[in-house]
Amino acid sequence: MARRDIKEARKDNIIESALQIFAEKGYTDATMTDIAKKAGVSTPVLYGYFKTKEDLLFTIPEKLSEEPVRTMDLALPYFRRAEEKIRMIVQGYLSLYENNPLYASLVMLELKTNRNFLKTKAYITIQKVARTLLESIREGISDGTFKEDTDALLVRSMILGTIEHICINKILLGEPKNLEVYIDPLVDTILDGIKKQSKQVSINLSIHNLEMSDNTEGNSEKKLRKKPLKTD
Amino acid sequence: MARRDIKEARKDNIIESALQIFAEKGYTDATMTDIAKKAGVSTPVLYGYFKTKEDLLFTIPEKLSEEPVRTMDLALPYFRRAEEKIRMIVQGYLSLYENNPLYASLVMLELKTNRNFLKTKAYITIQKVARTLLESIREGISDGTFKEDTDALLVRSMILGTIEHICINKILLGEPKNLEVYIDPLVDTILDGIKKQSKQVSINLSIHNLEMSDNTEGNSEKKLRKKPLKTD
Amino acid sequence: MARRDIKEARKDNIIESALQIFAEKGYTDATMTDIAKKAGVSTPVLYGYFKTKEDLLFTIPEKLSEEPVRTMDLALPYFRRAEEKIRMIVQGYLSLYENNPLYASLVMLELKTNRNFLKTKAYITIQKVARTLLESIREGISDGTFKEDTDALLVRSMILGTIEHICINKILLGEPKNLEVYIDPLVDTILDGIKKQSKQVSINLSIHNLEMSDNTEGNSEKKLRKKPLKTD
Amino acid sequence: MARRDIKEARKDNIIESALQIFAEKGYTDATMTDIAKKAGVSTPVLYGYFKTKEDLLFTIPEKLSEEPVRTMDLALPYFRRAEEKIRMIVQGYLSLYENNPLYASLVMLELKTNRNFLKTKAYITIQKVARTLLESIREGISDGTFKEDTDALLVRSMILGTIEHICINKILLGEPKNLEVYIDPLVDTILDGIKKQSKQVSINLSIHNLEMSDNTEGNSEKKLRKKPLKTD
DNA sequence: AATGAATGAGTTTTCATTCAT
DNA sequence: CATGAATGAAAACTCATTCAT
Repeated sequence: MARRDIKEARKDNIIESALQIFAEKGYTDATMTDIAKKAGVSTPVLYGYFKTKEDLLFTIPEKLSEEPVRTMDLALPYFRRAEEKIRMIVQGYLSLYENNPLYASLVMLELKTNRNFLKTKAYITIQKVARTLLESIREGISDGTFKEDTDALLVRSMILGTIEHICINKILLGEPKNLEVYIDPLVDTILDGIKKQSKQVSINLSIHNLEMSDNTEGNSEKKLRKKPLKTD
Repeated sequence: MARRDIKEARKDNIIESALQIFAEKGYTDATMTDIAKKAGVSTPVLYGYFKTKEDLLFTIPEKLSEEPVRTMDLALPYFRRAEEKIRMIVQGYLSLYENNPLYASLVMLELKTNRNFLKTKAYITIQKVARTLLESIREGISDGTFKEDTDALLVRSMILGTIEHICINKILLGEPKNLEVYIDPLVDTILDGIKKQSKQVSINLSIHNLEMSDNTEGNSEKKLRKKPLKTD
Repeated sequence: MARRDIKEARKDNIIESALQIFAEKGYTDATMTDIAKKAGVSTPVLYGYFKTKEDLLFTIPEKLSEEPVRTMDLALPYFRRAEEKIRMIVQGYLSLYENNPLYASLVMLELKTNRNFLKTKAYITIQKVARTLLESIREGISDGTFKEDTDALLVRSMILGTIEHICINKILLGEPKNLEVYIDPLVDTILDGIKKQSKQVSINLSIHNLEMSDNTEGNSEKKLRKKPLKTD
Repeated sequence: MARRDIKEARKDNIIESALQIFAEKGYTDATMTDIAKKAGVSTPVLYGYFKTKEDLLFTIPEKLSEEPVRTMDLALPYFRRAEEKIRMIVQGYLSLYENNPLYASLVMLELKTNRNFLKTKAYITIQKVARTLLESIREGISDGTFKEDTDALLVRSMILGTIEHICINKILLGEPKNLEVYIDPLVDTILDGIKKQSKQVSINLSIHNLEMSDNTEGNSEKKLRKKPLKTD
């Protein structure tokens, strides 16, 4: 038992070290020796835990995505409406990347563009969230929240693409500093574009109750105005 | 004249070969010898035209983006309204990537994530379009087309992020087959989310003429429905 | 202990092999593979011990000069008179080069003319002896042994220049066969040129006792006559 | 005739350019293209005049030593006494190196240590002076000026070795600034070491004419004291 | 079980030298 | 004849991966 735990701890340590090195130097420029040094072990030890350098690379998201994905899975049932689910998933992504900048770096710069990553167990895990997102969008269409001619796949691409684009900007250009302020503006804008009655309603409501409807969206956008994407 | 032309032709040939090899194997796995072979020259010839392997890599977008960017620059003044400009730029991107899949591959998989690319002449050229896009969005805000609390940078990230996400899906997963069908759905959805009166108008109209207003947007979405994003 | 010794032994082996190869082919024409082969190891092993080819080159004198310089340092205090010290140093140089023809070759043909060698740890070590030589000459001037208008730096250049010239002749032309026979003639001739009273005394004496004074120097020169510099 | 002259001029131009490049970068690091550029011709032109890079290297001393050697040959008969000849030759060397620092650099750093240089026509030319120097020394021995047990070859090594040592110091360490001030101190010191009666004579003379005799040597040494070899 | 040490395999890059124009 | 262009040959250096201890 202790034996098993020690091994597990050491593996985690290696994974953490690898994450740091990969994020810092990039997969290609990072060496196994770099990682071993950072982990405080000898290089051959790495091969006791991972078949190859690439195997080590792919184990990082497997490990790190496990818990967030599980959390999301557990939380999701508590959200009923499609919009809430979508917002919750966006929040999940952006919080994760915000709180794990090294992991964000790895995902955006190394994994997203790696053909072999697609065959990976980690990819499948991560894909589950993307599938849930897709299903949520489709739910919204089915239940009449979103326009029936909405292209769910396109909408998902919009959501994920925007998240990724903002993240890469943060990583490579340093802007925006904070990711989570984008949760609402992002979701609001996209959903506004596909919601059946949101606008109509808000408009109709707004005639009589402009404050409230404006507040709903205005809040998030005010937050945003304070920290806009300065990157150019 | 012939001398200059021949050199230029050979350089183009090398660039084309490099594009193919880089797109096929990725920058890291591609070797200068691979490229030389494909170009039908000896390896040292490459160094007569390009300082380093990375220089060769970065020359590809410099070369290939020049003409599309110029074209866009020339065409843009003919579009007056912000929405038209934005649509035009999106079309420019998607057509370029559609018609140059290898180039799309290079941009999405190798350049977008390359820190050194940011210091590149080609990056600046490409950035010009992104800046124009941003300005167009801001114009739309200024002239009252878009809601005044729109975050222009976020909207740009949405547009570019979506384009990139779709492109990467096409490259890595083979779906969607066609990029250009997304021009309208993409623009429509995003603009719908930020337009001030579009919906209201369509609502007003829709009361009396629901068909028509629906048709306006519906058309593009019908196109889309025929070729939805199957990727999952 | 054994581990450390083995490493040290292997390093020495590489240094020895490098010395042989460098002396035989010259630094430029020698390849790391040549050296590795001679040492019976693979080429990358060299890089485990030495950062670069030049680093390996410069480590040779560092290693080989250490002991002779230390020996000289230890022996020097036993010599009181400037002349004795000078003679001792000359003997040190010539014996070293005599007994280590490969090292002599390296020093004379590769290191002496290498600008980077001047920034080297080994150079500083070696320089210590040259400085001691200079100090000895100055001592001789101070204590009245040598003429007070003697240019100590010139004298040192004469001593070292002569040693080097003779060594290069031996290396490139094969003559003289033996270096150590030059210790006395060299020192005697130069010191004769700068000694204050030796000659005057000998002159005064020589008027009455020419034989003796001649004998004094004649002895050493007789040694020399038996093995003169045939090189031409 | 003009044709011939033009070719000759171009050859000289190339040689001059090669000298500059070789002196600046060293033989190994210099490229034929460097030289061609400096000479304002295309690289293949070099091969019209010189078989190989090494051939070009060896042609430089052939060209540049020709005139000084001839001059020396012409001047030498005017000097009768061995000492005068020797002094004249030393002066020839030091003046040449003083006035042609690039050539000095080439000789000291590239040629002196090049095994192939020994088989060269230029080497033979240069060697003539060394032989004359040797003969002069022997003359001095024969005519009783120098002690009969003087090792002429050693003395020559002393003279040439000192010259070379001082030159290398100047080239690599920047000191001494001026070479020609060493002509007299060098010759005087060495000859003092081998002259039979030099000291006696100078002493005898000094009794009656101290000024003059002192001046002879003193001047040069005073000069020297003002600009001593600072290099250490 | 862990590691110091070694290496096979490969890559970018350089340059003297030679053609074809 | 001059040259722009090309290349064969090589060489330093790297690193993921594996043994022998």
